[in-house]
Amino acid sequence: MTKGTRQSQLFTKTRKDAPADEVSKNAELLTRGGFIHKEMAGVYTYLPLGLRVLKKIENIIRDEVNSVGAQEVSMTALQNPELWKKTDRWNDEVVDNWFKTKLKNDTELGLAFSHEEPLVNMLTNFISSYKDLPLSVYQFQTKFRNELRAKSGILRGREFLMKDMYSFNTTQEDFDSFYEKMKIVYKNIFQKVGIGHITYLTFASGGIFSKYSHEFQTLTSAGEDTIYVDEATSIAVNQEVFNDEVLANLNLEKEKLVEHKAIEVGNIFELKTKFSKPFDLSYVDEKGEKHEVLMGCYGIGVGRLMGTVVEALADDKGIIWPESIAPFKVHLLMLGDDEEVKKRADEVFETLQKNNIEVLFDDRVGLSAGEKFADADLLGMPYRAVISARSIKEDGVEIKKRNEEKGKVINMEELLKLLAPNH
RNA sequence: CGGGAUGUAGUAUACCGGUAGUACGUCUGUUUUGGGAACAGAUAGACUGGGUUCGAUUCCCAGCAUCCCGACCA
Repeated sequence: MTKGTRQSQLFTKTRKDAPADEVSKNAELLTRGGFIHKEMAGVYTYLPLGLRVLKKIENIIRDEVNSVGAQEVSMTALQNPELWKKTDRWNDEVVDNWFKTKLKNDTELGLAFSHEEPLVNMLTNFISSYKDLPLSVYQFQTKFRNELRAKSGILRGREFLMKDMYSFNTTQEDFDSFYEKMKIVYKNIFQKVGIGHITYLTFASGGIFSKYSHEFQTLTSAGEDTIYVDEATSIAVNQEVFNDEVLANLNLEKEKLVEHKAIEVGNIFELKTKFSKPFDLSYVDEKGEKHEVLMGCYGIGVGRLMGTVVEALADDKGIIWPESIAPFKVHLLMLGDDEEVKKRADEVFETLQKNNIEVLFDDRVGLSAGEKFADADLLGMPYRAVISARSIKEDGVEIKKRNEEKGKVINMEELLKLLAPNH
């Protein structure tokens, strides 16, 4: 990613008014700031600023899942129905949110809503021995879901970027231990993205093979789910499985649980042999005996995660990005456009870039100070640095955190120290 | 998919069976410059199709789009 961008060169613009057809906070702020553009209901383009955020979240996830040895691929969005027929998931009665399309010769195709079938089918080419396992594979891929009702801006779209990952193990013990590792990986991801303090491992209905699935739910009023949080243990229970039996099972006391609205930012669950069986994904062990591979699945909606951060952390002036995923670390504002201010601001812009500090430079001329401040608040970079006649008089740069009321003037050396990467 | 609502400029709105006005925004220029500045000029609009009518943005029907509630979310 480029280190510095001049705002005068950025083709997107901020807007004072939210579009009439957006109600959710994330869509309103992201649209006003020029992070996203709505193509149609539930379908959004990511603009330069928004894409930087998305890529940063992607990289945080990538680093974390790489740490458990997962290997990245990029599978196709176009899907072969034959594979999905093997699991009966081409059936509209079973899966009702396919986007189905056709080749010119009328051959049916699907636009992927998930990737279990093609991945498992592909891996039968590569897995045959216990020596080939364990394995975990992931990708960042656009998913298409023909939702009956898209809503809440980028929290629930018809086309969205998802990190989906699948694990392959020989024994239940191996699977269990990997699954536990993934819980920690997920915890780390949400921590790094900046919502760890309001994100809870949540027990939810387990589907077919395990008693529970595990969701990662982030507290926000924009959430679609209701969860019951136990602060002491930092775990939660989804309303869908909230009953006495489950609570007893999890050793939770009903009186201590607090009800919250939350949004599901990730989920992990066990698949056992649901997909390995129909595709005959198997391996032979040391004795030459054949077994089906045990699978697990791990998802994170990347765009949804971005929207969740906006929902959870914004204030009435705009977005507040955590440093880890902010498009730029600092928003440098040039107030006034006399030669001295221009020269000084340019110097600071260059110096920050040379020191590997990501900077958005508001070098636009003719705007009032108020407009620039308002834009800086809306766009939500973690730091705001101001160059003006006033700061020059005090021989420094005025620096302020997005969430602070008042800034202070510091010299260049202190500024570089404050903004140094990995600090 | 069930229910509800709304479609006039980017936003908010006004009037009207005789082809639309205001404000904000946006753009250009000038003057400004520490919390969305002033002046001047400019820009831009009736969702689509059908019907009724001499004439429809206005009335009727259909479609489409968007939002909200619910269901769904493998």
